[in-house]
Amino acid sequence: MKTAKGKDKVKTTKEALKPVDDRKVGKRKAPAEKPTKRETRKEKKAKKDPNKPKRAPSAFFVFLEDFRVTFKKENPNVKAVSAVGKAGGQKWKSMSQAEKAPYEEKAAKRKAEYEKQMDAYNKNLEEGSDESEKSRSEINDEDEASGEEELLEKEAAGDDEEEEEEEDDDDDDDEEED
DNA sequence: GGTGTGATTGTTGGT
DNA sequence: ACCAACAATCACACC
Repeated sequence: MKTAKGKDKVKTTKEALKPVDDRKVGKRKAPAEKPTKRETRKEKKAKKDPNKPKRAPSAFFVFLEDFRVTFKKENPNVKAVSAVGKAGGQKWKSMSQAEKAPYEEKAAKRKAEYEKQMDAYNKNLEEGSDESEKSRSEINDEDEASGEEELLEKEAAGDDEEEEEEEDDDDDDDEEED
């Protein structure tokens, strides 16, 4: 709920917006001409499926979530999302797969949940086709809430010996630079 | 007031 | 098999 907008306000002072040279936020884009190649996929979003689960964040996004905080910490002035995106993307490519591994793992778990939600979503559509969608919806909601498997936290106990020893050898290669 | 947009990459779903 | 759309984010610009 972003209802706490009362305090944020962020000082409408321009200084807050143009902290660095990243203030591209000012110029969104050419007013004319069609937007990006996807012509604002928002159009598709118009479908607004209430039950449609959002796509699971990829490893990059998982990393971004963490990167956002770090980035903002070091660059509290930079509020531009593009700045984080660029920096994040750059660093992402700079990271070795071994470093991305933990993010991918997390993303994999997220994906598992997504798949599960998708299953329920598909089922909903299929069952929803029927006229008993109403009662079905209620039952499904409860079932989904109670049928929450905690297999995802199987190793929440805290296994420390999971080091995978990467690039221990001289062979650090990682990914081809550039 | 509200919503779209900008930028990143990865992933998935649809055709 | 390929392509397109979408996932988060945040403040602003446009309507």
